[in-house]
Amino acid sequence: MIDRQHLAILREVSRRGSVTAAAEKLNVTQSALSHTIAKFEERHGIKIWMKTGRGLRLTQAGEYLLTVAERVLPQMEHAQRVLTDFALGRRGALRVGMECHPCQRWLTRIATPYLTQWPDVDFDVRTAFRFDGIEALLGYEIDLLITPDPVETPELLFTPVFDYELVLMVHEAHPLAGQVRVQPQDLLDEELITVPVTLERLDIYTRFLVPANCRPRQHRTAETIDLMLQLVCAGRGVTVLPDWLLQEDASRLPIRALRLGDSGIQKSINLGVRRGEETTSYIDGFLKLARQRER
Amino acid sequence: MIDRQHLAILREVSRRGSVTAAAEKLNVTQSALSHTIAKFEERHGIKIWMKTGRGLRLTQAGEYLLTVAERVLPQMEHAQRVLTDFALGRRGALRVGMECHPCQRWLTRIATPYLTQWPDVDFDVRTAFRFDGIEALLGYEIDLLITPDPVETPELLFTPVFDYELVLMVHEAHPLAGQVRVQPQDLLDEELITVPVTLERLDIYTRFLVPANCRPRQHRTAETIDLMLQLVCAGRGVTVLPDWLLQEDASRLPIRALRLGDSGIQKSINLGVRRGEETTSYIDGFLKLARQRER
DNA sequence: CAATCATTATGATTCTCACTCATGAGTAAA
DNA sequence: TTTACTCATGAGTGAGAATCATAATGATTG
Repeated sequence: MIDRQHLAILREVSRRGSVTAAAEKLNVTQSALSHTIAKFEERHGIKIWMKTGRGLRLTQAGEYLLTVAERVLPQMEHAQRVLTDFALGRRGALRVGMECHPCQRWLTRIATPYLTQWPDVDFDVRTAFRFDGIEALLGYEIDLLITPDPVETPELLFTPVFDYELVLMVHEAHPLAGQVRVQPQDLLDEELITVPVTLERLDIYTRFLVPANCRPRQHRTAETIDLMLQLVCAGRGVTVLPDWLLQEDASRLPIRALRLGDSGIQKSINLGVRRGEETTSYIDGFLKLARQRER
Repeated sequence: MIDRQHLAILREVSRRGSVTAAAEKLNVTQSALSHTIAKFEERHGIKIWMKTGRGLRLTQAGEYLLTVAERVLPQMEHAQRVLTDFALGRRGALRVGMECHPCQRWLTRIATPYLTQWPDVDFDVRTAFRFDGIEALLGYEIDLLITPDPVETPELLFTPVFDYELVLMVHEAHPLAGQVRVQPQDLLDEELITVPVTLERLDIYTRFLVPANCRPRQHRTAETIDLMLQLVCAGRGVTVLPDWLLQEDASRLPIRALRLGDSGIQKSINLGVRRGEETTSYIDGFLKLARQRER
């Protein structure tokens, strides 16, 4: 079998012009190289080089093998460097899973500096998983999960990055607009707009409506946050979103934010990683950036 | 260092889905593979795979290394096959040296079937050497020499392929045209055209003129046989060429061929190879073809 | 033309490291 | 549970790779 070693010897001998010099470079004795090639020749029934005078001359087979070496060795050496990058955590693929639809813009603000800081890291964002984000993280579909619903397990580690409150968004002309807070009963006659996930994953149900055994008059879904806000602006329903959305681009929209219940629904966005990987430098780098710009 | 072996293991494990199966295919124990990769991981400070359930999952580094394996291993395997071709003599480079200018056309007739018969052999023809053809053969500049002047040595082996006679070519209107043979003195007043080589390598000198201590009135050279014939046709001089040239394309030219001296200059074309290489199959193949079509 | 130098080849010896064996530990299937 | 199958791991062994010493051979030099 042709081995990396044989190719390396051949290339080095060709470069330095002698077995002795090549041996020195490769940190073995001249004898070792001589033996190695002699054995190779014997195994393959072919001459690689011949002694001519005090030097060597490559045979045709040797010349050929040299071209192979010149082509293949650089590939392996590059792989070697990439592997070192992996070892130092400089390189990898950070597949980010998003379970928090409104966080898209926040993520964008993190991603920009991250990409320049870790140029060799593949960065990928996914929002659709086979099951939920936790499963995706456990199943190595993703490497980092952005979620408002952390589930501490022995395998996963979550770190909160910022807190927020879920509020009811209504049009400023809406009957409820004058209130500071709403109760579950207030929604009985409303059309509720949410992102398209199962009801068990909607806090407005699990922590607000269901405990009070209330349901909205109607429930519809919208794909994007923008669409949801537009629908609310058009008076086509009410929705539940993080409070900070109004403090940003939506601040000039004709929308009012109302607290849900007496104390509001308090949440926090968490970043989840597999336990043990939080020290991987390019993952740690992301966590650090996320903690810096909390919102 | 990344070694062929590591890549092979990774690829086989990926193909068969388990270390155990891969080990069987690679003719080692499962333990060996496990140890090998463990050592590799330790050396590089990196995980290649992780145990999950009863199977394995490649890490990112492992996935990367797998792509390297899929790319590099086929190259080495191809090199392996080529090397086998070399060993079996199916492949090589046949660098043919020509010391016989008029043989060009003869060589072409050999080359055509040869190229189809030995598709993997590089075929190259050289006519210019640093010194002479023998030196080129000894110095591995060429692998086969076509020459009318063989020099038997312990290192070289010559086989004659066909005999011919060197004749004087004159225009049919030339004063000598009526004779059957010419003597050295007949050339004293002629312009002699030869190929551009040293006089010692021209039989017309060494075997005809010099022994009789004669010289032509003038001596000029021409690069190609065609040009030499054209010059003779134009009555611009006489030349010395193999007799069979007239039996071919030159047969309808206004040229007469005269014997040189009483018994003529008899020659034969020889193929020379380095002793020991005559059994190399692609060289032997050429010799066989050459002997078949003698002219 | 010796004498010296510089190169590769080769035989004998040493020793490393890759492999095997035996077994443990974890997981999935029965 | 039990069984079956997987990979991991520690200890021991042997093949083969490296070394050392030296021969052989060709170049260089005074």
